[in-house]
Amino acid sequence: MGRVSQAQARENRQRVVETAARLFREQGAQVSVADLMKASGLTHGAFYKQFASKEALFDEATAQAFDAVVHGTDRHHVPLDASPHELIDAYLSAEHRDDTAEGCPVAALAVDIARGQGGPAARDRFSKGAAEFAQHLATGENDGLSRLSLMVGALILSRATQGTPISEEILAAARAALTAAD
Amino acid sequence: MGRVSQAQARENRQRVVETAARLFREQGAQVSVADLMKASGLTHGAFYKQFASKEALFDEATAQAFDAVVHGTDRHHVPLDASPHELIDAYLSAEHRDDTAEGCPVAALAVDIARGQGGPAARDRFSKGAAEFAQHLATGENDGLSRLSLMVGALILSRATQGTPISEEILAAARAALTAAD
DNA sequence: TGTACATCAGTGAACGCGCGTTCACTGATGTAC
DNA sequence: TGTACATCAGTGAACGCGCGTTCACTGATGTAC
Repeated sequence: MGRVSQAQARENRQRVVETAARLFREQGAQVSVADLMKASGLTHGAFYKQFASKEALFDEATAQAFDAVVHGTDRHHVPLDASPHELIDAYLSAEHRDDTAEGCPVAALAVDIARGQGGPAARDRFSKGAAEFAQHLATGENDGLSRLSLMVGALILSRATQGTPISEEILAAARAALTAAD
Repeated sequence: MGRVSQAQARENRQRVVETAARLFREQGAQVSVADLMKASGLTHGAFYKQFASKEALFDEATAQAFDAVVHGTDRHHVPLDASPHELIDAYLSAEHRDDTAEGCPVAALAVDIARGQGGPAARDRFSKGAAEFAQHLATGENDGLSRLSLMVGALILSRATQGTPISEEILAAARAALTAAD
């Protein structure tokens, strides 16, 4: 294949970023460049025509994952415009637990970010995204940070215990705790 | 160096498991066998005299990390015999946040376990450890699962946002939420 | 208790493999006239 | 509008490197007598 139109190139680049936003959430920063490119329908040699490094892509993919939440592009797991009750039920659902790839980037990327994956841009975007989400969860007497912690913690633990009874119990307990406070 | 006494060999093996329990918590399952052995003061060739595979070590290290909590071997972050209030303050402290290596294995290993690192033994030990910790956190009207989720979520998020103001705010908000319920 | 020898924990070099990254090449696209 | 050519996104092979794992070797330990 020879040169490709500028529009096609931009489209290809965007597809790689979106694929990365899904695969990094699902499998972490250790996904290989070759896998990323294959999943985007390209050969891995093309990668460096579009990105300076794998870390640069991680930074962009982190931003993409958060932007997808705000714009509602991802499946349906974090419906920011729904009622608080609906948001909580969707967030703490088995569907969300089973779809890390298109799920909440705060829960999916927290440990990679904590371990220093990505550059400062990724860290900043993560903190900003977490703060915004917390603000969205705030109620009169609660600034949202403890509600965010509970929701993210429950989602992560339900994923880690998937296949055992306590996976569902964790989601139910968190739902109960959040709706009791209403 | 030639052969080493059985007692010395057992001691060396145990040291590798303890090193792995720290490094896997701190950096995840991707720590290399060579790094693990170097940090244990051995050459990497000796590894397979003691362990069947890196995955087998991950399983043992997971168990070791949980056992260290129960036996109080790790620094001081999860003092199970303290009062509920003291336990919460120690768990949600900056010291605990800054010492993943010897900190709570539920918070440190959840994402690695969720992503399928380690074998069934690691998954089972993790679920059992999480359930036991939740039971320890239970109060009259709460089975402990939502309190565990809140504590683990807050710790993970405070680590991911370290260096920004909300890292401390998350810990404080979670402390407040947990002590308000008393 | 002393001696002869088999055992095996640890060493260090090597294995094949996949990683992130680079590069010569291709040929359709974009542009200058 | 048509032609000539420079551009550059994508290809596929290659780079050095570190990974998990294997192996021939060493020599102190453990054991049989």
